[in-house]
Amino acid sequence: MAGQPDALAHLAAFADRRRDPDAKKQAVLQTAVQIFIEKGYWQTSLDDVAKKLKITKPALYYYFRNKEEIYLECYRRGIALTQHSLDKIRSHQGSGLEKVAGFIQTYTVIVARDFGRFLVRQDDRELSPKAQAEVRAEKRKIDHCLRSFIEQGIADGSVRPCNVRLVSFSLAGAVHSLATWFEPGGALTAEEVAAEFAQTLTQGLANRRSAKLRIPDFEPIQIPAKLSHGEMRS
Amino acid sequence: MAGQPDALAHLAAFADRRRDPDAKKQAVLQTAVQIFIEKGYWQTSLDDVAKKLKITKPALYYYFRNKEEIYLECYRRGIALTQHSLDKIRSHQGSGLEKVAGFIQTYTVIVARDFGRFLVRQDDRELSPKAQAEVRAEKRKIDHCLRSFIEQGIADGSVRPCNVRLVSFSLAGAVHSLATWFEPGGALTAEEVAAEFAQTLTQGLANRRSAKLRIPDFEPIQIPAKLSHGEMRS
Amino acid sequence: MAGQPDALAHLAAFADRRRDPDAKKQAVLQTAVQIFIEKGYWQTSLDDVAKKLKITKPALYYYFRNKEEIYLECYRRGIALTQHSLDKIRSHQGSGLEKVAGFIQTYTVIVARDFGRFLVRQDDRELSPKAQAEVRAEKRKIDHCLRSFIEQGIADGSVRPCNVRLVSFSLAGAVHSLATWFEPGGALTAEEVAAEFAQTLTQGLANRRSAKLRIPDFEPIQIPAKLSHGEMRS
Amino acid sequence: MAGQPDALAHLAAFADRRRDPDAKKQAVLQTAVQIFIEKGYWQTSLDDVAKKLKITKPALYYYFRNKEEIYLECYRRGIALTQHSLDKIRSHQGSGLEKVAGFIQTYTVIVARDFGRFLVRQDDRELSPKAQAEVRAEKRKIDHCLRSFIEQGIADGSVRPCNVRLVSFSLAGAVHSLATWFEPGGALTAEEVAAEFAQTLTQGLANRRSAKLRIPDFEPIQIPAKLSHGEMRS
DNA sequence: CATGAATGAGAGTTCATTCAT
DNA sequence: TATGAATGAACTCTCATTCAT
Repeated sequence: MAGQPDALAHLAAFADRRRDPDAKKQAVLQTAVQIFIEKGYWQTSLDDVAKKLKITKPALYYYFRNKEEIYLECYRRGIALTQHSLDKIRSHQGSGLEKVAGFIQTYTVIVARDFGRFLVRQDDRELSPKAQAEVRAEKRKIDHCLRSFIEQGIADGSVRPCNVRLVSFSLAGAVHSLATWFEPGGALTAEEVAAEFAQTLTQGLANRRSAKLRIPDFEPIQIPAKLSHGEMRS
Repeated sequence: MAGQPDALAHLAAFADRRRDPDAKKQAVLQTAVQIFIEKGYWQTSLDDVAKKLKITKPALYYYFRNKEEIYLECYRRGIALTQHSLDKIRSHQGSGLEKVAGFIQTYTVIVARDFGRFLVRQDDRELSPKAQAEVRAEKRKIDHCLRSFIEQGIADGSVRPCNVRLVSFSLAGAVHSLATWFEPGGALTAEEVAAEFAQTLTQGLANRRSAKLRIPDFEPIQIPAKLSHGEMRS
Repeated sequence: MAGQPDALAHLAAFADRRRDPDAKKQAVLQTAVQIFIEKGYWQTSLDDVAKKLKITKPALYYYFRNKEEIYLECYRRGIALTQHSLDKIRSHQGSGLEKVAGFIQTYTVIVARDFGRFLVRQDDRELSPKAQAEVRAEKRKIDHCLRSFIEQGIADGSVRPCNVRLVSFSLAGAVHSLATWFEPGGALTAEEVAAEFAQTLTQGLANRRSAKLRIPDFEPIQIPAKLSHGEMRS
Repeated sequence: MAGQPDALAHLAAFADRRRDPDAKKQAVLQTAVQIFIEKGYWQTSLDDVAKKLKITKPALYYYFRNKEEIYLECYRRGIALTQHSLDKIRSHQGSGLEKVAGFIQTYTVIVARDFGRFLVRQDDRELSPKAQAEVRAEKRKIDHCLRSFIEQGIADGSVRPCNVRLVSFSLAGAVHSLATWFEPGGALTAEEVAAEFAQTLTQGLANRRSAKLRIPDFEPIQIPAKLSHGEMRS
């Protein structure tokens, strides 16, 4: 339901002087990521971000060391969101195939939303080597997670034997392509697309004997309020 | 075999004053696209390109009107390459599934190479509206082509009934993700990866009865020497 | 007396960080117009202007959108100056001939000074079409004003019947030529030249019976401190 | 009648390889001066000139050392044209007032044409000091010539006593203003305007007793075919 | 004679970033 | 805390000018 957090709500964060600084950081990120998605990171100037927030450019420097840190923080939020969801699926009791389906569904929803979209569209080449290393490690974790689901599926017979690495890659790639394509506010909601994706992509994966797949309902993801520098869920 | 054209060969194009100007244009594009891939378009300055070619920056303006035209021309080359290959597959006699497999294989090889990679990684949002329109029309053609293969497959029974739009999207997405991931000079050649991709991705698509798929051998793509303004194969 | 505002006074405007921004805008214009007059607009680089103000080039962009806006603003100032003076003469009670004389005198002084000089020497072809339209409309107003004075003079018998359009044109042309010729700091002050111009040019215009013309004393023009975008006296 | 030399005629000069080089120089100047007038010297690139002549940029360097020399040569042509006409008037037998009228008429026609217009509109500040000196000396001669006519008029009683310097300046200024204003191909021909100017401007100058002025008919000026480097009529 | 190709110098402009307040 | 002002570094692009052919 909640879906995209309201941009206006974020502007409000800057309305009062005294106010939760974390909320303001949030607001900056939320605004930034939307412009990044709309125009691309390099074509977005800090002035663009500041103007939309109705603050001044130097004010941004109070919350972030520089432009790259905003970029990185958006990236981190995207990753954290994903990790969050994966935790739920990991702990779910069910067949490997179910978990794979859950992964696809959850991940799709994330990728259709702001931070996930940014995560997937914006290349991590553009980060500094240090930041890149950090981010890639996290991305790899996500990939490994999906692979483990597939492997579990092969082990428990719900998934047809296959080249795990390649399949994992293909599934993720299919979902990623959504980031370019999906337009929020279009005919289908993110959840609807996600459900269809989960169905379709797992079809080819399922072992013949398996009946129609029941995808467990992983509730929608909440954006964690805080995520201070350096710290990151793993 | 040939694979990536040798960068040094292109440097040579500028060795003599008087020489095939098309070769020089080629050389600029080839060099530019490599740097674009390496560092991203926005982080690449024309000085970077010029320096690598051992010419001066304004010399580039002798061959291209501006930076965006270089960008666009790289894009066009990527698209033309793809269209080229699709033509071969379209005219191939075989089941829909075979064509899909052919598409995946061919497209994968292209996406693992310079211009294809650029095409897939660089967002077309960044082009001017006019250029964007041109490019998107071509991209849509490619997508439609893949869909028609799938539909043919469903019609001839080689492909399991499915949501064509979604499947087409997923297949393309899977291949695209390769652009980020594939490192030329790595353990696997582009062709090897392509073959594996074609096998794996079509597995889930094939109708049960179908025996192991025989993927026809579509010979490697040649980069067409010239590709003058405006002209483009469709 | 005051006459040309002191360039050094303007440099002072940038001495302090925090200071009347309008004063700084003023200072930029004053400095720019002087260099424009000295070397011509096209041979003047923004670096020239900045250097003379002892600031850096991009600082100029804090006050003006681009070079043309500086140009245009100088133009506007020249026009506003003229309009200002004309208002006084329009409201003056006296014969048409007296008003013509007043026009010549006042206009001459303006044309001998910075902004007026710039206005007259620099071609408005060089402005963007939009700016050109704006500026030409104002110029036409000035021309019409002079014509109305002449017509009044003919009506009240102080001016000999003549081709109004041509005479108006010639008078203005005569004054304009001063912009090229007059060197501030030369033997004659602008006011002296102006008085002589007013006498000489009206001599041929006066009806025979009229005794020696008494030119009313229109006090020297003050440069209005502010002249914000878009606003302009008419 | 002849009026503006035909631009197409000049293009023809470059049609054949072997051909009068002076004719080609002519053609360059004629074309250049037209573009200069249309867009201004600084906004005109040598490419513009070359393109209009359907030759290449470096070819211009065969005929002229650099851009400034083209500029200067246009200037020289304008001056030579004027000098040419003045010679005729100087040798004319008649009152001073008649000569003044003749000056105005002749000069007006010149100023309404290409080279004269350029001469008057384009500032000589833009020339190198050396060229400036040359040109200004010539301009001064023209001014002196007009003054001598006025003085002769005062001496022979045809002109009312006046401040010669100022009147001479005003007359010239009035004519100059035409350069900005006159549009060839408009309602009035240059000759018509010239006649009217001569009438109007001398009216105020004439002594009362003088009857309607008869302006002698100085035939239209021919553009001298050749005018090689450095040489100039005085 | 003329051209295609290339260059060097410089222009205007943008923008992340930093002070001083 | 937040801002107005300013900067430095970079970038794209233009253009007069010059070779080599």
